[in-house]
Amino acid sequence: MNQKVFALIDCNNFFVSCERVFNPKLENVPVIVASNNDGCAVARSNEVKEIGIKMGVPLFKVKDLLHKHCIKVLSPNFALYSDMSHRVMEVLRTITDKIEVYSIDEAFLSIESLGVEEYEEFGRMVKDKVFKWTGIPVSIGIAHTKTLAKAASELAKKKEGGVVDLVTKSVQEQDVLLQGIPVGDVWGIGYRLTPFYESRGIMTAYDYKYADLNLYGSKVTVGGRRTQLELQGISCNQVTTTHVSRKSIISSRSFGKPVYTQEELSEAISEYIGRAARKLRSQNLLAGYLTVYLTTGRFKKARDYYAPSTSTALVYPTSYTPDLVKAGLVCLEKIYRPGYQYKKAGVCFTSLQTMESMQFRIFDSFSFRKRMQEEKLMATVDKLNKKWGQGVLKLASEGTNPLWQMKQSQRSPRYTTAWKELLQISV
DNA sequence: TCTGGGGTCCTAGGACCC
DNA sequence: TCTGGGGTCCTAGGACCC
Repeated sequence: MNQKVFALIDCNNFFVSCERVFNPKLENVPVIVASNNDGCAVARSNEVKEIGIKMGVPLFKVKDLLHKHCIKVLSPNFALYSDMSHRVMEVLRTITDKIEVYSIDEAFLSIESLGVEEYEEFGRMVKDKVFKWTGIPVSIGIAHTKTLAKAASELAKKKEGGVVDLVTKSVQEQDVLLQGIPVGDVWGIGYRLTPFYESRGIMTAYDYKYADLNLYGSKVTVGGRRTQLELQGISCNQVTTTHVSRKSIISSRSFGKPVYTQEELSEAISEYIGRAARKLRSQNLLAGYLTVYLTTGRFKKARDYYAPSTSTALVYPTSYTPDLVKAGLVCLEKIYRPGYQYKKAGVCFTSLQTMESMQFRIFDSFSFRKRMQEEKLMATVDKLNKKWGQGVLKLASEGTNPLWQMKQSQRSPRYTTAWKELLQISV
């Protein structure tokens, strides 16, 4: 039987690389792309990694380093990253259609049927093509399982050439490499379980590969077992090329400043529902279930911490913003308590279904006609907003220019998705 | 003072039924 | 009022990913 071969293509410092494509001044200088509200570092250039600033670190904690090393901090520009991601994936599709887009900056290719003889050379070919066509540098790991391909791509980031092939390596050679990977860097082993394993002497991917997991009872889930098998070269995860429809749509934001009143929270919830409902409609989906949640922030003392949530089933599955907002505000009413400093709120749609599979519970012509009208109205609103800019048309409940809106002081232009922000070159 | 946002999957435990 | 075992369904919460 033909053994499987996976290639993981992983964009290097993706958000930073996207910014650099359009702003060469950012080359060779330390660059951070921050999270929303300019809160944490979510992407770092190699220069920043060398300085020792970790992924996800809150920027206020490294203020001195930012200053000392003249680190350029950018607010995130997701419209740009998402568009660049599509371009990278399109290049990969010219190589094979057996591709699984795993995240905004990663894709698995299933390549055993491509007739590749030299995997490392193949990897370099892919890497060069992506760079030439998009300007984005990538690292590539090639192996018999997804978990090993992930590990290989991690190794590739630090290696000259940016490609690591484990397929042509012996088990002994693989084990040597696995000894160099901390257990917490293994795909599927997160920050919660890392201390648990380390305290039991399992320090590296190699240790985990040969550990007796039966010793740890229910701490080890089926996922943990699969991870071990995959490290041993037994493939448990396939490349899923078919598009699986998503199961939830979330919209949430931290506030630019603490929020106290129900009125402000109502505006925020209304806006988030509006955003999530647009997402629903753009994918031809209806929501059957709605959850609203609030939080004062995880770093509050127990007495000041309050993080309620509540859900409600919609009368019928819908993507009609006014009905969703109505239901959302009822939820908010239930969980709001005065006296807390709210830092974040969010909404989540679940029980998603397609328009086509929608069963009309009420068959009378009135409700059918009403639904058609709602759909038409929403389509018109979406069209106008798309044409004239998001927010031209919105519900009164969303408020105007609210104070709670997040900070985004350093966002770059949306070079590829907004005509007004096209890159300009002076000669 | 200042700590992101959007997802998935798994498990334990409660409610309910026979 | 007390009693057992087995099954399903649902939800909350944990853990993980990027």
